[in-house]
Amino acid sequence: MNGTTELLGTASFPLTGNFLAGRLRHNLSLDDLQYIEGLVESVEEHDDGARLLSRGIKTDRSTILIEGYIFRTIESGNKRFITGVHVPGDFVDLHGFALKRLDHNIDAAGKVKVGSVSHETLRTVMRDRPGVARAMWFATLLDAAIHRKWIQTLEQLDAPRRIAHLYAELHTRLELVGRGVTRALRTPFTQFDMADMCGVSAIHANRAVGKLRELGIAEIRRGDLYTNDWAALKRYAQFDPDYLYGDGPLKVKEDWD
Amino acid sequence: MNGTTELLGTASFPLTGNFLAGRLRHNLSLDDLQYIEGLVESVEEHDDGARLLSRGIKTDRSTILIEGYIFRTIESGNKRFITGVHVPGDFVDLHGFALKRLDHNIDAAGKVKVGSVSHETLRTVMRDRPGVARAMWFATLLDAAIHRKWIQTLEQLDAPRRIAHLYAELHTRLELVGRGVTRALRTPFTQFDMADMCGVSAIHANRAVGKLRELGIAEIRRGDLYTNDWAALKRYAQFDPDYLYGDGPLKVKEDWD
DNA sequence: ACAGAAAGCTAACATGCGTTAATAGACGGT
DNA sequence: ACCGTCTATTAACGCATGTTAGCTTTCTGT
Repeated sequence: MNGTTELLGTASFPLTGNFLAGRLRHNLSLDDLQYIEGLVESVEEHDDGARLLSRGIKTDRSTILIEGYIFRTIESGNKRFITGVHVPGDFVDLHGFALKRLDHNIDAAGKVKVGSVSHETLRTVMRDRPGVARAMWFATLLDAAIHRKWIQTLEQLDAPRRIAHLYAELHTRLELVGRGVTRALRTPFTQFDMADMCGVSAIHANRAVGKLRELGIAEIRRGDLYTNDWAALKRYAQFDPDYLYGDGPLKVKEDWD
Repeated sequence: MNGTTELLGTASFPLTGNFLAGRLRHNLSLDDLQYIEGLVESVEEHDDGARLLSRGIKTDRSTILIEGYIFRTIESGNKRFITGVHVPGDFVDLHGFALKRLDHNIDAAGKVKVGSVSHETLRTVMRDRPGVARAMWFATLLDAAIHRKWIQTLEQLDAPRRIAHLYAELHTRLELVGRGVTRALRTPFTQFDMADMCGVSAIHANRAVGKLRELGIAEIRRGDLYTNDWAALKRYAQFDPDYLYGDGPLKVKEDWD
């Protein structure tokens, strides 16, 4: 899908295929990637809605998402707020290693497969593999950059554009980890999930999905998005992939207004 | 103001007083703090609105805020979006060290005094002072936690509560770095700034400020907030300081709904 | 003290979004 | 195939917020 992931094209990993082509691919050698692969101590599967980690609980291991999607959620007054979503290859609670406890929950969105690495192991990595340590720091900084973009999206876009932006982001993130899709981007998201990610009511999320359909931008059915013009969708959502730190320099001028 | 910052109570630092009691205080010895203090290679002052760092530009140094406030901004279509604000003691672009270039701008909000540390120096720190390196990672993770809270705030609260939450957060963050205030929290923010931080129009920010005044929650005049009941303000804003990782365990149950 | 500029304030109207309610469709288990 | 449950959809109404316009107050420099 891109130059970096092709590195792993013919390598065969014992546990999980090429999921490590993901977030940590930056600045790492194949040797480093294989090293990380070896850190994964166990692989588990969880059902839709499973809470992998609860707010405030101390944990001694971190989780890599191998298959499926994961939400970061905050509960407040019987309502759920989703502050982030993860795709395969993401270290979903690497920050738990440094923070000890999280201020939010980690929930499975649909069925997921995850690997876990003990913090004890991570401490060894920090000491012995500065390149890997730096890549892990980078991964958490990328999370922060995505958070900032979500803040901007909430401040700037109306509901239909927020939903389009969400799928545009997922489309690009999946591409960056070698899981690009063409016409259909399949997710287990309900319209309730989209609403909680976009900060609107479920009814309004439904209106927004209807508007995307009406405009011919995209057809979203039970979380699966179908389009034959991703460029048009991304333009509509004012999507600019710079914040994902893919490759190449950032554009200084915006492409649209 | 709290036990950690009292550590520095009688120590006198050559450059800047006790600003290092700030974000990096966690898990650092006085010796470590003095070491970091020594890293600061130059101190500069900037006027209101000065752009300290531009999106997309490579930089070879990072900036610590010593006095004043700083915004992270994104410009899109003649509009400005503020995705974060910093208080003294914050390493405002530490992530530039690992990311090389930022996806947003760093702008002075009012007059500021900043110190800078070269990335070359930071590389030495990463190699020789693992405790300090980890504290720096922690600092960027705290930024991400604050971003998540802003996402939640945008998703959950109406305009008056968002503004109240903003000041509640600043009140607590200033307290955590030994700069707590009692009745008046002074900032250089205009209502345009508040609007850009809260994702509302300037006119609506004005309405929101009026509502806080009308409700007796707070009086905001030219950025300065006056109240004699911070607890009431924080309750109104549904403010829960857990996400700032001050001290003690996170509360698992929310206090309000 | 003065003038210009920046910031704050208010009103009127349009629109996005929340809420409630009610229905239809899709899925999973038996 | 059936049924219950979860999900999607639509309509009606009210509130929060955006927009435009105009005015007032406060700051700043001379």
